[in-house]
Amino acid sequence: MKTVNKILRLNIRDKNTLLRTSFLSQLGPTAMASMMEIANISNYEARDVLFREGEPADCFYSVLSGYVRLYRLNKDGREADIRICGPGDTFSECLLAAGDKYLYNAQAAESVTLARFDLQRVRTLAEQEKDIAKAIIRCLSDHLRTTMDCIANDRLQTAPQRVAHYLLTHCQTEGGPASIRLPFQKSLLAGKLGLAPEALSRAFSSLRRAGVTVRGRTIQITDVNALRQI
Amino acid sequence: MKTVNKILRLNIRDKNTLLRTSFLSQLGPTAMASMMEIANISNYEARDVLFREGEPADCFYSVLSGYVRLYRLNKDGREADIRICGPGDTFSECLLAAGDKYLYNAQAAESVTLARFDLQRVRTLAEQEKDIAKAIIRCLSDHLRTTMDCIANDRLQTAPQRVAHYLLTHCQTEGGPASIRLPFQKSLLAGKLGLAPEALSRAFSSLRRAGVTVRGRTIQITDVNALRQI
DNA sequence: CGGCCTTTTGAACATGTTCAAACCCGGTGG
DNA sequence: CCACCGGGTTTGAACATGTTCAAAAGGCCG
Repeated sequence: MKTVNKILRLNIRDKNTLLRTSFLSQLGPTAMASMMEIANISNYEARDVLFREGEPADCFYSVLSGYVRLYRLNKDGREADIRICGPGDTFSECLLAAGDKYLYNAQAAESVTLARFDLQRVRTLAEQEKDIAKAIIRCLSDHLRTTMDCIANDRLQTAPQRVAHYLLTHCQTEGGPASIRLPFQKSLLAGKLGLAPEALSRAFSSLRRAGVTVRGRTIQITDVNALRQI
Repeated sequence: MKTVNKILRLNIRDKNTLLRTSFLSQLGPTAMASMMEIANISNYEARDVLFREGEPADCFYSVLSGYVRLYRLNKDGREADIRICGPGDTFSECLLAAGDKYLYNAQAAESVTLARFDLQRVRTLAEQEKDIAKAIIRCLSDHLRTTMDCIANDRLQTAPQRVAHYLLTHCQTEGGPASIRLPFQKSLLAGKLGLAPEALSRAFSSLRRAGVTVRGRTIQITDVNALRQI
């Protein structure tokens, strides 16, 4: 079986996940096939560094499973997360337009499976397939939006508000009670929200009065509408 | 002459400025002509609001002269700048991929001249002219980079460091002494850096020991290399 | 049950915000 | 040319918010 996987370079599960990726899901059948063709699957263990800021860049990535942390360092060595990428997310796609060096560090937050796409080959494909250029535009656009949202949130919201906002955008319920299971460690959520882990913890405890109960990764919300008032 | 301008919809100066815009400068001659064709020039006075978050969106913009402030409000009415756009900058271009509502408020920080492009017409053009799709990708990409840089800077740097960084990226000198003239009010710079005006002021005064002298909009730097150490 | 990593809590500290008052620069009009 | 105004800027003091470091507690997996 290993041989077959190697020849196809994708197993069935990876292939299906890849189809649902924010990038590939937008493509028509031929463009999709071309992209599948050049996809390389790779696995990393928790804490593995995928690449570092400034290293020569040859690929962009889509996450199939697990979470990846994109971060920068200041000159004292302190780290700050720029983005947390989960299943379906694409990163480093902004190198498609120009640039041959990675713009940040990337580290597996847990064990992850990724699809890698050679930048040069995708650039060529984008010339041929209008679909692919469109998908790139769409992807960059979505990414830009969320990044601008992030700046606005960082600058406008306090820690409890950011946490409340996160919870509200991650529970499907419209009103009334809800329950959420965090898909990753709290320390990762803290980084995503631009907080130290201690600050996240304190934010959670300050939300207790708003009906938020935390037990491990499980979070109970008494009343979603009440949380909106924060 | 006014009649001629109206027919052309662009005067010579506007046209030349437009040519140098981050967006149009990348285009080949035919694509450039198509974009020129659909450009609409408009002027705004200081503090005029161009549009508000959530309003129906029909255009994206390029700044020809002056500065535009893009910002969000929190529910208490406090404002936070997301981006400051100057001559050559393009904004709201992320609506090209999808979306029919503006994502933030836009206000003229001083008297400005803008080129407006109808989203729907540009979408159509992008289908036909590969150049335009490429320019969109390039533009989104650059924009995404600077936005991610902004997050990293917000999260990693203190106020004096942000100011030092701004100064260093805006003086052409490699080392030794330099002089900079701010292109806009300090309060605008404060917003751009994610600070209250008072915090900017204090940051400047804390940089005095690093050889930074401020007089009105003019800033003298004794030694650029020394500033890099901050 | 035990051990380890994650999370929480506490206390001291650093950094920015807010509000109010003083100041300064740039333009206006005498 | 100079005095004067007025918005933008600076300064001060009190405050709010997060960070940092250290130690205790908790949850998860064998």
